Amino acid sequence: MNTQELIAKLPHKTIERLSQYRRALLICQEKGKEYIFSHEIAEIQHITAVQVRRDLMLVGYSGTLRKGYNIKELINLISEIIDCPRGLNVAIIGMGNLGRAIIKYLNKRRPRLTIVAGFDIDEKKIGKSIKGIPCYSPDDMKEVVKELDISIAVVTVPAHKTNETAKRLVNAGIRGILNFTPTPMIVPENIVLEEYDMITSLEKVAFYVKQSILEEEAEVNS
Amino acid sequence: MNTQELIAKLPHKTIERLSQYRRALLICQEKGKEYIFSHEIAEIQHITAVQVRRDLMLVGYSGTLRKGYNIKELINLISEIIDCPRGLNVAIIGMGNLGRAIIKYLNKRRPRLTIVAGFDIDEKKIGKSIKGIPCYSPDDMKEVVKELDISIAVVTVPAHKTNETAKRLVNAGIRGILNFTPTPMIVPENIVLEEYDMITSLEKVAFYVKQSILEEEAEVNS
DNA sequence: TAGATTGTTAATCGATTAACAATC
DNA sequence: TAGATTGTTAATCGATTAACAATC
Repeated sequence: MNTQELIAKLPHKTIERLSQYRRALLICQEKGKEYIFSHEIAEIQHITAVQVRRDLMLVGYSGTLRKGYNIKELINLISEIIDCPRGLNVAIIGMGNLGRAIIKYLNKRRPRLTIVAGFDIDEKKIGKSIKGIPCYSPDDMKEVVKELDISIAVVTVPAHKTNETAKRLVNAGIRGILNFTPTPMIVPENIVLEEYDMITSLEKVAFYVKQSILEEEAEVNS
Repeated sequence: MNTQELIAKLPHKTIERLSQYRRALLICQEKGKEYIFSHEIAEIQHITAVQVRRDLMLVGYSGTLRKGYNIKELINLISEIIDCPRGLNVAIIGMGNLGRAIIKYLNKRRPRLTIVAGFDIDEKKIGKSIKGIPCYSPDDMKEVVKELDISIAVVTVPAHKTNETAKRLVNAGIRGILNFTPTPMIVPENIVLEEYDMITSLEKVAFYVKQSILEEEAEVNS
């Protein structure tokens, strides 16, 4: 089995964790660390050392007994797996607070993912540069996407505009979408779609907080 | 088995979906719809009808054959499961773009989750009201949390401040944290913690986009 | 009635963890 | 050497899906 076949078979969860490992490793590297043990990575990520080792086994990386994993090598390997060698260009759809937060958040951090354009219906924003990113009208989406070779869109428009935006993006030839709106998107199945829903996350926290309050009350009463 | 025991046993994924079902149902209700079929809910959420029915089975709700589920009843039941009857108060830690986006995003939508305070180290923000939310100094966190009965914190501070913030929050007696920073948090295990990491999500999309590009190229070559 | 739908069990799939051999 | 660590298989756990009975 060649490398690409191996990569194609990686579990979804392993992909997520590889991205997280890399970030942790980059921080360790900055601190001048050269080697890291599986249990150290595990501790940072709140998972078990076995899981780290299993993930690394799946990507075919071997550590050194008693020394652990070479941080630099591992970063390079993960980058080879996750990143596109040429890099990929990203557009932000909706340049409100959230869109701007994402630009700020992301821009220096990921050399292989470059935000090259923003889109907004606000006439005051169109034609200007916001946090260093040129802002275009959604009417020009098809041309801009082609021109700037954009393959990923991060959508932060208001909820009721979600599927109108989806249609435009698909029509413009985008390949992957990260949807921050609370409305689930409808796209053809060849489009990579990730729903990223903060309301659900917050409600989940609220639910478990409620449970912990109830448990506490039950204990007091017993 | 009483209701509370039943609720405590719900799978994590079911909790997430219940939150999503409720949002979809609220929209349907606004449109004047009274009943909904499992396959309709499924379509909105990109899941199967069986899964919807199974989730509803787990929460003990029965629909009507050939009519489907009563939207209003179902919304009420989900709310009973997820929400705290008294509601819960939320604080935003870090009033930058992301913090403000979350305030705007959330504030009217969730009657049982109320953002009552923001915290920021910026002297210019402290003492002012931002998007209707009063902003405090992190130094006053303990008092404010107690005073305003805040049980959940949404953290949007810079990455290197994550664990300093975590310590303050735990010390202030917060019960649940939604962490938007890319650094995994360290908290005692009685604290409800949800990591919400946009870089991982974006890198995941990028990975699968890369895979779809590679597949396409392989097809062309064959 | 036939067809559409709900409700539920059993089977399958995917992810995590336990157990342990290998070895520096 | 003993102990710590990696690497891997098998077992377990949790979530989804297939199959189908019930019924309007």
